[in-house]
Amino acid sequence: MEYNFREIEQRWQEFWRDNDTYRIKEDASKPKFYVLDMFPYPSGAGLHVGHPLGYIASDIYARYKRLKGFNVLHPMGYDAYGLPAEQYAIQTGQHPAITTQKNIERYRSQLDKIGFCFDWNREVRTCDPGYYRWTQWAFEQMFNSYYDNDLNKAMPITALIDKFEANGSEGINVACGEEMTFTAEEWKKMAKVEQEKILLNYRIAYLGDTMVNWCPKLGTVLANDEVSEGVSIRGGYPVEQKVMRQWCLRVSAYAQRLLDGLDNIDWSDSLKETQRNWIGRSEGAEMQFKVADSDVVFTIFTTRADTIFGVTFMVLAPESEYVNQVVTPEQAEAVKQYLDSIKHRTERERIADRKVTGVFTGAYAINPLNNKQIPIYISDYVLAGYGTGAIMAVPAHDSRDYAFAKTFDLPIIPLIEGCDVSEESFDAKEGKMMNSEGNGLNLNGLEVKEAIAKTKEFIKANNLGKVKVNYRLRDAIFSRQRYWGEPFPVYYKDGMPHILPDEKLPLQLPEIDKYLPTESGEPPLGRAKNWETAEHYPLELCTMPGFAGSSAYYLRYMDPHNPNALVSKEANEYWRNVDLYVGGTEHATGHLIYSRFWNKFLFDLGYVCEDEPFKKLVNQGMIQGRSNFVYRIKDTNTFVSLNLKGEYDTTEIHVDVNIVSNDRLDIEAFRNWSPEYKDAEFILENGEYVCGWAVEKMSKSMYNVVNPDDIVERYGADTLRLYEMFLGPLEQSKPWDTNGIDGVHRFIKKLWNLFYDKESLAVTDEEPTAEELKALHKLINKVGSDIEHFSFNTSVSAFMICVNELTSLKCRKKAILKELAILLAPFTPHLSEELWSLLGFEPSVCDAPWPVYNEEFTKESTINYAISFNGKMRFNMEFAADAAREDIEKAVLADERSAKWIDGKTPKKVIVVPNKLVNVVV
RNA sequence: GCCCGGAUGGUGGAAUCGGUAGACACGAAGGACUUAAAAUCCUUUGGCUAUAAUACGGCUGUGCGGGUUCAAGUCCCGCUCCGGGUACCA
Repeated sequence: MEYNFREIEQRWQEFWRDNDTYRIKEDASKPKFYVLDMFPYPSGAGLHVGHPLGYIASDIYARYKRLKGFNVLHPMGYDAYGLPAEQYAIQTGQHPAITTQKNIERYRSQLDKIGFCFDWNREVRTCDPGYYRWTQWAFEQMFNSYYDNDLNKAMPITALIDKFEANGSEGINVACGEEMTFTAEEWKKMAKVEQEKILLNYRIAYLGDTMVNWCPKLGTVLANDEVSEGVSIRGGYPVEQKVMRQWCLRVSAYAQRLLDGLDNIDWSDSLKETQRNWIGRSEGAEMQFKVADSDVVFTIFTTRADTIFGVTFMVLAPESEYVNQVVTPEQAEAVKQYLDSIKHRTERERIADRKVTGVFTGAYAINPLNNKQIPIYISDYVLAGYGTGAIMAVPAHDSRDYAFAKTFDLPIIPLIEGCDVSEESFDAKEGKMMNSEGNGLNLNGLEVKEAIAKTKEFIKANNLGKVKVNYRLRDAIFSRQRYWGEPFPVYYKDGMPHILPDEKLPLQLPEIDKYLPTESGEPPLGRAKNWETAEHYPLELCTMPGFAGSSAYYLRYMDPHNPNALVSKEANEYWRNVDLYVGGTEHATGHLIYSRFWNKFLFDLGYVCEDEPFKKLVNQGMIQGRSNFVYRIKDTNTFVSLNLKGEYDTTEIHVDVNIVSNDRLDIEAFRNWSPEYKDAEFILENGEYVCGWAVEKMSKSMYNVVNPDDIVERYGADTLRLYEMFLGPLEQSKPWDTNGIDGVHRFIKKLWNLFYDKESLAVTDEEPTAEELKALHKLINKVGSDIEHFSFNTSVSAFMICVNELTSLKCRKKAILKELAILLAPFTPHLSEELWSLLGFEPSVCDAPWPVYNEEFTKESTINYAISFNGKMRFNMEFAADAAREDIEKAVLADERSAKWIDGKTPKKVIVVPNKLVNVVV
């Protein structure tokens, strides 16, 4: 019988669906295991062959764990809100909900064809009101909370109000926007609106005026992780800096916990490192500088307190609040001109031409350690958003300050013995200090590290400043001036935001006529009719960003239909957190930070029982495209084969990889591909047209997109699954190359032929031989440990080796084949089900017990030793597995082949590596 | 610039602790079966090279240059190139 994958796969997919094989319930009698994939954004292009890579890997793992006796939660859903659907809506007027629904259906049918064990009963969609009700709920919780730095956790805002009532701002240590001081009396006397305004300064979800990334082309603000190199990640449009009033999440309050948490989770080092850099902890000091002839005192942040004697100027960020306080009348005009000139530069321009620019304020600061007056400048190389927006410049030991000093001809004072600052600054934190003495502090002769510590002590003791830890991590901007996202459950009364009462939730996304901003520049929701409460208070016009819906979806899968809570306590305590999360690294500084923050916040309030959401994380590599080229001779319609093109003047043209096989062009298909090539002529080599190739991003415009549906159609889902794993290590990026898929397909056919001899099932009940058991148990051992280590490519090889051995042993024994079917079940579930039932077992193989490895069967009686002389391998010898070391040594030296290599000398040493080799040192 | 990865045949990739480099595949070449093709099976396949023949022969070989070691793809030092992240973060 032929291996008919179409019939087999369809039949078992129906069986699984009809029997709810993958429906999972909480079951206290079994250990739980939660395997999660990063849910996809359902884009219009559908899945290409790269998308399922991670899903296949996690599916293998999930199925393996199930076979090992775990109750495995393996859900899937859709990250359904997002810009592309909305951009499409703007162009076509098509409601994003409709396109999204269509795309989801397409995704679903593509996913179904691959045979995943998802529990679709638990599907979530972020755009579903039953789902985003809980996104809105979480926002409400954040609005009603503040972060207590002493307790190191989020607390209800009512606890803060109690403190204000009792002692005002006295003695509070909480995360906030700006430091505020008021007494209990003052607090009580304030109008309600006044109090609300103050509370906004402390809420974890707060409305704040912050410098944002404004993207005029998209008409929205973007979070830091949505911007790269001055352009938006989606669309690549320029982004400018602008102060706007926006919803923000106080992620920064969690900076230290997000950092510390990394030590207790099993993620790759590189990913942890990326998050550490993104959080960007830096220990330093804040110091106060007085402005000469003025009452103004300003604060700077530095990690190099030791370089205080090398300060030759100060720099303020252009947006710094100090600017207006210090500028002298003489310099006012120059400063104004400078500020105007940089306002019009986009972020991108600023980065592109990294020119040193700046202007003198006319004012001088006084160095508290030597009383010297130093000029104060304004420059855009100092950022308003980091530290205090003001720095002390030490040109000798900071390259940016150095560039500025050279441009504005300011003095450079070296502070480290032996350093040469004539050409560039000396930035390293090493060496002995010099030129560093004044006002009771002497750092000369100290190592840099000692000097930093000593200076910190000194400024603390003398009230010149304080030790301070800064983080690069900013609060997340949470508003988007867009339509296709979760509406905020917020209305405004007297200009202050309030949360809608519970019975009004979820606040559903309204219909609008056009998906564009209003005439007056309001976000699209400004077009919605009656977008207000019953009392005619206006509702928030912004919607939430993409990461809102994806931050807690893994919790919803635990209890997806619960109308009363994001997740019930029981469900949460059973599933706890994700044991294995599989997804790409591109979310390192976005989703994976926000999710951790969101989870920690819910943990603080007692809604979830684990502090970290994802215990182990595996990053699958990107599947790149492998493009093919044909070479057209200029100004003709003649194409020349790759190795002959040197003789002609040619243009390289992308050709659809689906009409190329093994880099040989299907000429007929090419002529039909486009009318332009209908009459194409070819110059062939050896009767074939050979295409060139290159590795590029998989994209339509490169004609290198391979659709998994086509592969399934041609080879079957099991072959696709196996081949995706066989392609290389999971974590590694690699190009998709359909050449080679025949190898795995052949393997499956070989396996099939162990069951079928021509037309009849040829399985026997004979007892397996030692040799057969050995082949099987080697495989059990290998596949088990490979799956545990996510080394799926080598397990596929192991299967091939085993089946080759069994084929040459002509082994058709049920006892062996049964176990083989189970071992293969995670990889080729359809085939395994089929084989399992062919052997006469009841379905489903999904619930069979994973075979137990027995070492006895794989033990060798003799072991082949490599014999080497001075490390050079020369010949092999067989020894009994339990041969004594001395006997092996003696036998090697006595062997006639050794004489040649020993060459009459006395061996200095003989090294015996058990079970491997013997090395004789002559 | 900084941080993190990586480099192994014509190709994808194996090599758990430093211990016979190239497993397993693809491709290629040759052969069997076939009227033919497809499918299937068998042999060879890193490079150079020896011998009249036989071969279980020799040399060389994991980006480059050094080093440690009885032994290095693997460890150390210095480079080159490629990929990813990040970027005036004081």
